[in-house]
Order: sequence, then structure tokens, then C-alpha cells
Amino acid sequence: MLKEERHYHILDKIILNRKVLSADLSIELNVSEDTIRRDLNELSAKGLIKKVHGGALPLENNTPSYGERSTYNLEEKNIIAKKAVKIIKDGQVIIMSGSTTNLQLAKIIPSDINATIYTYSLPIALQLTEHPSIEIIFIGGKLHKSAQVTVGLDVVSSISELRADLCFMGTGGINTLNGMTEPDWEVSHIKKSMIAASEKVIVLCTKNKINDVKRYSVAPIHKIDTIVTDIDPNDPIFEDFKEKGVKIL
Amino acid sequence: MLKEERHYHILDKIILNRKVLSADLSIELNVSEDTIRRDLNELSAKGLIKKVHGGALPLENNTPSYGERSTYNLEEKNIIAKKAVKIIKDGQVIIMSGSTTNLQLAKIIPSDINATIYTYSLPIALQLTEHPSIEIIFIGGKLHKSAQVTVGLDVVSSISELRADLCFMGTGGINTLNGMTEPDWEVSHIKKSMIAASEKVIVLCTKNKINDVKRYSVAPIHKIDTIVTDIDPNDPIFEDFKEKGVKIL
DNA sequence: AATAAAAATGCATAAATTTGCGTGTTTGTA
DNA sequence: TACAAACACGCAAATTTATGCATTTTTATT
Repeated sequence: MLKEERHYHILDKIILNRKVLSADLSIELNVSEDTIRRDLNELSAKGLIKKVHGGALPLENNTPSYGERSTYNLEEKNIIAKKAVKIIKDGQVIIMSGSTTNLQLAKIIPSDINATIYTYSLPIALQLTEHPSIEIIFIGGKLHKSAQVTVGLDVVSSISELRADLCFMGTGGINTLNGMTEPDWEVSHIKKSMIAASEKVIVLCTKNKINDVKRYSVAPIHKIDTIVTDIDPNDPIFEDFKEKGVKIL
Repeated sequence: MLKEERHYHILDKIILNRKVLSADLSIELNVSEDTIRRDLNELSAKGLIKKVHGGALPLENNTPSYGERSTYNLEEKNIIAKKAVKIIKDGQVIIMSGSTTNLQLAKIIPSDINATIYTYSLPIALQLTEHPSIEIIFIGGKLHKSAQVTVGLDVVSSISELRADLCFMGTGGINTLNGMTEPDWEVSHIKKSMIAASEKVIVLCTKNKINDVKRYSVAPIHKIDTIVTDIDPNDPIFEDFKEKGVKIL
């Protein structure tokens, strides 16, 4: 493995885990700890990481911003984001909904991934501007202030003109009988159009949404390809989903 | 857990709870109280916290946030924004370009103003979400990362379908002979469409842009209704503009 | 190709940092 | 004043680090 490859690996891992240990990296990358230390020193000299005794940390220890600190269930959402980010392959076209889980996902997309991402969420778009190689297309429309996403017919019609490989979306509730459901009529329509436009549908949802049902239907269960959760994918709660052909991560 | 991780944890907790106790931290972070004390002493020596018997407290120091500190010419831009905000009348439809001056303007729109604002700038849209009564329409398209605005044909064609009372825009340069000019081809086209869509055109520009000329033409001087600047509107530099019927604020 | 120069890597060793604990001192409170 | 909690200090053990040097790999040049 080339030195530069190691450097990219280290940078990505720091973004993903908010820290790295020299000992871990030594095993992972199959080089001596000395080499890792030299790598960390170089990256630190370039001002890309903060080297500390035992490993390294990201530069501005991205103290979750004021708004985010209060985000409910942040830990669970990070677990989901870490699983989901591995689904993304180079060169894909992706649609992302405006959930906070998707925001966490946007933060940890490795820098060597090249993709086109459509989104209608202001915070996600803003976050993605920090990624070096992702092309971002913002879907315009009337802005919903508290959720900081665009909504309305403009959004639905824009999305229906797209063609994407993947879409990542949160959900209000999901079960095998009613499929995916949402409490908001407008959001349910936007998600319908996202699903229609995408080759594969990835649903990001925390445990408490499993087997929950909301007012408006979005899609039957067979339209969902993969559910990414914060708990063990072998949990018996997922048996029914697996029978219907849904992958669980 | 790395020493620095503990430090960040401690700082976070102090901000959140307004105090920390050594005994609590010792349990939380699973290290001895001695270690916690050493941590607190280090952070205190760095001037980040105030160490007291039993724990530590924040030292309230209201430093201006990083984003604001770094904006170039912020003072001038605020002067312009304060003059420009008075132009806005209740119920108007407004288009705003993506300049930092417009961002300052967005921050100080009085909360009793009711208006519809079209913009293609992420920071401006985000700022406006804090206003209670303004309706925001975001103009979608490909996102330009460093400027955090959407660009491209989508933007131009969206704007050309609009009809607005006012538009506020920055400029690359302006003089009476060449009118308004921009260094960027794409931006020049977006601004052309903004002008075509608006009843009145308000140009926000600092002194150094007056009588400057850039590569691409945007509009002849007679299309401009008002120029808002940071200097005295009676300055002789504006004589020519006034003769051509441009109002100076 | 052949070969020299440069860069990267691993190892041994000495130096440094970090941590917990024992000791005795200081502090806050009743 | 009494007394428990919090503290500073020194020390030892464990861990991490820097450094010099030998070996291997990569790169550039003839």
C-alpha cells in the first residue's frame, strides 16, 4: 500500500470516527507504528489533522454545532450513517432527503468518492460544499423554514424528471403490511417521487420507526431495497422484512 | 480514551451545563480524579476554563463568531445593508443575488416586514429561515461550492419566469459608460435575467467598485434605478450617475 | 537494462508522556 | 476548631515517541 493511500485512509477514518489510534492503524494498514507516526506527523504538518499522544483527532474538533447538539438520538444516527456510507459507490447519482440522519451521512462521505447528489435540504447542501469532488444539485422551491428544506409541487416535479442510482431517505414509520408511511402529506408525495426516480431505495431508520405506521402511504414494502438501522441486522424484529426481500444493514 | 478527547468532552460539558465536577468527570470518563484535575489545570492554563475547588466553570468571553470575524469589509457592508433595508416595502416580491452584502441585508430585515424573497444563495436562504414572516423561494440548480450559490442554465431559466418588484445585487464594477459589468460569464447572465425580471434594480456596492470595469457586460446604466454605497451619496464621484437618472443612497 | 540516488520502512534504544497511587497539605463548612 | 473533601507533589509502571541506522523499495539517469 502506497504512502498516499494510507494518508487518505487515515483522513477518512478520522472524519468517520472523530479519532484514530496509532496502534489500530498499524494493524489495519499492516505497517509499523513508526510509519503510522510518521504519517500522522506529515498530515499534522500539512495542517490536516491534530496529532496527539496515542493517535490523532480532527482539526477543529467539530463540536457539533449549537443546533445539532440538541439533535435527538445523534448517536444512533451516526451508527446508521456509518453503515449507509459504505453503500455509496464511485460515480453514482444519488438523491438524499432532508433527514438529520442524511446530514450525518453527508458529513462522512469519503473524500475519494465521486458522485452526483441531488438534495432539497439546505443543511445537507451546505455540508456537501465541503466535499472536494461531489457534484451537488439543489432542488429549488418554496422553503419550509423550520425543516430547512424546499417543499411543494416544484420539488415533486423536479424530482420526477430525474434518474438516480440510489436514494437515501428517512421515514415516519415502516412495516411489512403498510410499507413506508409518513405523517405529512406533502412529504409523502416528495418521497413517492424520489422512489420513482431511483434504481435502489435505501431507508435509514432508527429502531423506534420499525413497525410504526403513519397517516399517509409512501410505498409498499417491496419497493424498498435496503433498510439501514442502528441495531443488529439479525434481530428477530426484521424476520418479516427479510422474507419480503428487504436487505437489512 | 485519548487525553485530548477528554479535554473536548470537558469543554463541551462546561458549555452545556455551566459547570463540571471533578468527581462526576472521573466516573464519566473512567479515569482517576487526579487525571481529571490535571486536565482541568491544563485547560485552565490555556485560558479555556476557570478552575475552581471541586471542578471548573466557563469563563464568559463573548468573542465574535469566526464566520463574522472573517468577512472582509464587514463594516462597509453593514452600512450599505442598513441603507438598503429601508427600500423594502411590505408585500413586495424581491430577488436577491448571492453577495455577502445581501447576506448582511437579510440579517437585518425587520420582523414586521412581509415579503416574498427569491434567492439562489444557500447562506442567504438559511439566514432568512430565521425571519418570521418572509416567504422564501430557493432557486435550484448546480451548486457552486466555494460561493455557495446555484449557477447554470437552470437558474437563468427559473429567474426568467419570475416577476419581481425589486432586485438587490452586488456587482463586479459599475460606471456610466459601460454600465454594470462582471468578471464571471455565468454570473453576468444570471444578473441579466434578474434585471429583466424586476421592476426596480438596486445595486449594492462598496466605493472601490465605482468606476471599475470587468470583462462581461450585465446592463447599461439606465437599467439601474438605485445604487446603495458605503459613502456619502453627495460625493462628487456620483455626479455622472445622477445625471443619468440613477438614485444614490 | 543497469545503476546510482532518494525515499520509505522497520527495528533497537533511549527519552518523553501519561496515569494511578501514596503522602501530606489546603480548603470549605458546620 | 474539627473534619471530610479536594488538592499538590513525587514516584513508579505502562505506554508512546523520537532518533539513528540498516534494509528494502521506488525513482531518475545514463
